[in-house]
Amino acid sequence: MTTIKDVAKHAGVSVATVSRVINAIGYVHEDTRRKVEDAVRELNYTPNEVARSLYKRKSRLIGLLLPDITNPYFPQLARGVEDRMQESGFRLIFGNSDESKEKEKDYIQTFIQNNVVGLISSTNDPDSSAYASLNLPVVFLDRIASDRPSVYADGREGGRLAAEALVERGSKRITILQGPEHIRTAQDRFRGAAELLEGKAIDYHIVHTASFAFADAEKWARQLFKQHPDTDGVIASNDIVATAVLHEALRLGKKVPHDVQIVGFDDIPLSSLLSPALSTIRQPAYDMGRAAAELLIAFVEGTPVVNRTIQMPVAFVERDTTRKML
Amino acid sequence: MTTIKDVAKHAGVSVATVSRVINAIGYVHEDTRRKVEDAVRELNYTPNEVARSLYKRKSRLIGLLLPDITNPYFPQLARGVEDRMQESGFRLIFGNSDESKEKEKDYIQTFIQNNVVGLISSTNDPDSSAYASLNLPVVFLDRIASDRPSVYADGREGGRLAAEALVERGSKRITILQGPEHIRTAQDRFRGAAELLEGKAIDYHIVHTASFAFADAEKWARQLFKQHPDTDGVIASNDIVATAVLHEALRLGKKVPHDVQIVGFDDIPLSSLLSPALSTIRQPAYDMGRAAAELLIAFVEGTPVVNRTIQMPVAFVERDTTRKML
DNA sequence: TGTATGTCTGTAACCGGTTACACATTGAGG
DNA sequence: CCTCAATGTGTAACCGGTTACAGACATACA
Repeated sequence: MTTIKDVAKHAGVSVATVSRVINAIGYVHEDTRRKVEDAVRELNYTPNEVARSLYKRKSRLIGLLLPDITNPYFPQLARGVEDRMQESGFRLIFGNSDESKEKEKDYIQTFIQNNVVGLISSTNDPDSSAYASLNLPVVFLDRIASDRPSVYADGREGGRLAAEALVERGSKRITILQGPEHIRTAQDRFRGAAELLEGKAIDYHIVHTASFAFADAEKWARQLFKQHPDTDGVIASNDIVATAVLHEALRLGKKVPHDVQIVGFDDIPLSSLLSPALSTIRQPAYDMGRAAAELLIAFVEGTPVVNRTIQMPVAFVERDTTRKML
Repeated sequence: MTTIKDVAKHAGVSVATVSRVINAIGYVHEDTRRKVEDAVRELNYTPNEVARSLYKRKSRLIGLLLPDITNPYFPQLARGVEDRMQESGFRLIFGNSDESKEKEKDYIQTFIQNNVVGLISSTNDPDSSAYASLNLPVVFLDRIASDRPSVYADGREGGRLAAEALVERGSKRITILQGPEHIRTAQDRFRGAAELLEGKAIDYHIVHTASFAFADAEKWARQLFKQHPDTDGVIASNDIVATAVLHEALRLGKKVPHDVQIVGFDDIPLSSLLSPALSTIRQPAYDMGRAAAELLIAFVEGTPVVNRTIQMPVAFVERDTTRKML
C-alpha cells in the first residue's frame, strides 16, 4: 500500500505538507499543492483511515444494531440508515442482536474498540446500563427511550387507527393480539387500540403474544380462533402475525373480510402481495432509518439539535382484509 | 478510555508485559500474569482494535457488499455471513451497491482504507479490475466468477428441475421469463430450463426481463399474458417475478394451478405465505452465506482450501402453484 | 531600517497498540 | 564453579497518519 511517506518523497515535500494538502488545512503554496496532488494521483494514494482514526480517536464508522435483518421489517430501516450515512461519508458496522443482551454487549464492545463515532440501535432495553454508560452519541430506532434520542412511529395513534378502521367497517367482536410485553412500541399500539374500543364501548378480547416470529405467530393464530371463534375483527401486533391470522382464518373456511376483518401493523413489502392483500397501519420504515441517521450525524458533527426524539406519523393502508366503506 | 499504559502502571509492569498477557504470547511469570489480569479487570480494559490494526496492518473487519438488502433474498445471505463471521470474531462493514459500479468502487475503497482482511461481494461483474487488482481475499456470493472463489447455487439444475416439474405436471405451452442478461446465475437457470424443454421437444416461449424488482416484474407479467395468452406454465426468474405473474394470472381470472402453473426461484420467506403458496426452486441462501464466510475465513487464516468454488444444491419445493401429481 | 504580520514548510511528538532486542535471573548439567 | 539454555521483563522502534511548533522568507508599515 502506498503511504503518505511515499507521496511525500515522490512530490519532494514533507509528510506534513502532504497531510495539509489532503485535508485542505493550513497554508500550502499553490505550486506545492499541485505537485502533491499530482503525486497523489500518480501513486493512486488514499489515506489510511485506521491511522487517522488512531490519532483522532474518531473514525468514520457507525455501529448499527438490529434484532434480526431476516425479519422483513428491518431491511428497510437498515437501508434508510445506510443511504443517509453514505451521503455523509459514514460507513456501517452491522450486527444482529437477536434480542440477546449478551450479543448486544459484545457488539457495543467491538464498536467501541473500533472507534465508531456513534451508534444506532433497536434494542428492547434502551435504558440499560450498557447504553447509559456509553460516552458516544446513540440513537434508538423503532424504540422508545425515556429521555434519550430516538426515532419511532406513533404506535398509539396506529393502534387507534386500526381499531377505528375495524369499528367503522362494522366489526363488533374484536380481538387484539397484544405484542411482546417488553417492547414498548408494541404496547403503545395495543394501548391505542384498547383505548379507542373502550371509548366506543365495544366488546373486545386480548390474546397475548411474545414475539414477532412467524412460527410462533401461527400458534397464536390458532389459539385466537379457538378461544374466540366468533371474532369478526382482528388487530394484529404486526404484519407477520397478521399474515398468520389471515392464513388460519382462510384455513378455517372463514371469508376475509366478510366474516373476519384483519388489520396488521408495519406495512412490510409482503403485505401488499398477499391474497387478499393485507390492510395495515403503515410505518415509514425507510424514512425512520434516514431520520435516525440524520439525528446521529447531527450529534456527531455537533450541530445543534432541537428535537431529540422524533415521532413519525402512521397511516391506515386500506387493502382487502377490511371491508370497503360506502 | 483506559489504555494499555494505564493497565501497565496499575499493575506495576511495562506495556510489553501487558501486551504479552493479553495475547498469551511469550514468557510471562504466573504471578505477573495474575497482577495484569487483575488490573485489566479492575480498569475494565479492552484493547483498542484501531491501534492493533494499524501496527498489524490487519483488522478483524470484513467487507460485505450486497446489491440491496431490501430485496428479500439478500437478508438471508447476509445473516448467514454474519452468523459465521461472528463465531470467529469478525465484524462486518456493510454496504448496498444497487448494482452500481460507482458505489461498488467507493465501498471497496473504504473497505481497504479500514484495513478489512477480506471481502464478500454479490457483484454482477466479478471479473472487473476493481476486484482483480485487490490483494485481499475476496469471495463472490451468489455470483459466479471465472477462476475466483465463489459460492453459488446450481442454477442450471434449478432451471432443469423447474421445467421438469411443469412438464411432469402436464404443462404443454411453457413460458420462461429470462432473467437479467448480465447476471450469470439467472442465465444458468434459464439455460437449464431451456435445455430440458428442448430435450423433451416441448414448445416454449421466452420473455426477457431486466431486473428483479417487483415494480418491473408487474410489467413483464402483463406482457407475458398478452403475448402468450394460452401459456399454461410459467418459469419465473425468481420469486419476486413469480409473485407478479401469480397476481396477474389471478387478476385475469385464471385458475392457478389449474389453468397456469407457476414455478419461482429462490424460496424467499414470502413464497410460502402467498395464496396459493408458491412452488419454487429453493436455494439455501442462509447456508450459502455461511459457506462464503467459511471460505473467506479459511483464506484469511491461511488454512488450505480444497474447493475454491462451492456449488450448493437446489431443490424443487412443491406448493400450490403446481398441480399435485398422483 | 526595524518590526510586525502573513505565508510556507519541515521536524518531531503523538495516538495505542505490537514486537525485536537487550539484559537479568534462574536452574540444569558437566 | 562455569556454561548454556530457558525464563522473565523492559526499552524503544514501528504502524501511518495529524498537528504543535519553530524557523525561513516576503511584504507592509511606521
